[in-house]
Amino acid sequence: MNTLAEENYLKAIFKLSGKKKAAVSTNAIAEELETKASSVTDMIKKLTDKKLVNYQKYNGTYLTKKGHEIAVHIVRKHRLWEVFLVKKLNFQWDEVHEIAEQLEHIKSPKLVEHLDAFLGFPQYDPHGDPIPSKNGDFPKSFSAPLINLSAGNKGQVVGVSQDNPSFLQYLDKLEIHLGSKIQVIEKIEFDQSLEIKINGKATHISAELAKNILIKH
Amino acid sequence: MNTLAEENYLKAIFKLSGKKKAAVSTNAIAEELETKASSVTDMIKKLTDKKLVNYQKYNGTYLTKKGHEIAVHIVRKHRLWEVFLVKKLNFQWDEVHEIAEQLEHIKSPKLVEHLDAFLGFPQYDPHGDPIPSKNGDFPKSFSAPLINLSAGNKGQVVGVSQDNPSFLQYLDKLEIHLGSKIQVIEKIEFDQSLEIKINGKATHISAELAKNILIKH
DNA sequence: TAATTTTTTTAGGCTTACCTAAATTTATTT
DNA sequence: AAATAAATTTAGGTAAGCCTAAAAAAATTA
Repeated sequence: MNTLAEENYLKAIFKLSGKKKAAVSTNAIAEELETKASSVTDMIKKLTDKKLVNYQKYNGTYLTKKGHEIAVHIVRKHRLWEVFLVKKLNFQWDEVHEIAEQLEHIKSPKLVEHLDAFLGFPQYDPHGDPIPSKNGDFPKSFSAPLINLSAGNKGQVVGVSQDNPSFLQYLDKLEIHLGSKIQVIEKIEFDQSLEIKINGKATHISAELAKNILIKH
Repeated sequence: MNTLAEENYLKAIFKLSGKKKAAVSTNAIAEELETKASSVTDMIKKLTDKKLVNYQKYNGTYLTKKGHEIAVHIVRKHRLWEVFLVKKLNFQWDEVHEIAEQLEHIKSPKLVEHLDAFLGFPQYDPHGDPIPSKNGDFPKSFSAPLINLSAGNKGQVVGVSQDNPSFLQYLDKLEIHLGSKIQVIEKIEFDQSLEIKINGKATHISAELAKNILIKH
């Protein structure tokens, strides 16, 4: 069994290495976990001994098959709990991340499966992120950042690529939710910002925001 | 904020000191937490510094008001999660204790209140134990161990005073559940064991078992 | 390529929460 | 009351997971 700290390292490496399973730098892990590089080196050695990561001095870290499985399972738990909090306990989508950070470490395979069934086997969490199955498979999702949409085109919001409260609250203020339909009216060349139409209203949003909104295509 | 270890100590002291808030011995705490007396002395000193317990060398430990509040709140969370697991996720009553031991440490006041509402503000957990309110008040329950019932009298099971799986599974086997009606046919003087009638069938149970079944009166 | 900067690792320490073994206090027997 | 036993505390040590400061390696710049 793994400690809480170990699980958080695996999750961070998973998040940073992306789909390509690229090696992740010590500093990147340290920044993600808000800790020091020296602490990361310590822990990486421990994870290497446990065969959860591959690591060579000065050459970064990536997950082994076993480490990857554990990380995906934690992501699964995190996202299922988020669905529970929003759908069953009526939390807002910007309130659930921190609580799910705690709940994701609860150890009981049976609990996860019962929860999944109770929720009706959801495929996406409240932020539109895909929920891996028990076997670790992610549902396929075809989405792209809003910033990539050309002027004149329409799309439907299927996800967001951040979950910090200020971002999510700003979306709420703009009335942008999962499922919202957005049309790009104009792209401002100067700063890549967008003039969009949402719920019939024209609004202006920054490139930074548009990068973090995912559109079905 | 308190660590997991601290919370478990407070809970153990709460459990051991009973309603009278009696002082608890170092050894009793060690046994409850399956640790060594010297470790207990260490931790008790830390809890004393934090004003969560009162402690004098060689004279036992009892909770302060603050410590008592925290302990009751953990019990509240434990029991609400047990209700959730049984009522919503279809767990059996003998499966939920260990999972609730983990869930009770999740820190989010809002989560507890939403969960309570979602469950319909239950007053008792699946073992018949009272769930304290947000303010720490326990619902009054008038119950006594089955062993105290005299021959000929009837009662209804409203709780059990243990939650270990072998005990609960034995009850299941005997078809004794919350709400079951039991009549005491005969008390065997020799070993205090009981001849009882449950669901129309006569059964013999030990004094040890009868001590741990709570009857409404 | 040499010098400088950045990244990473090593060395040595700290706190938490445990442990064992020994010392001390309290309780129980004789 | 003295001797013994039991309970408790103290002393010193360990592992996990973090830290700072210094050393070493790699990357960048001049």
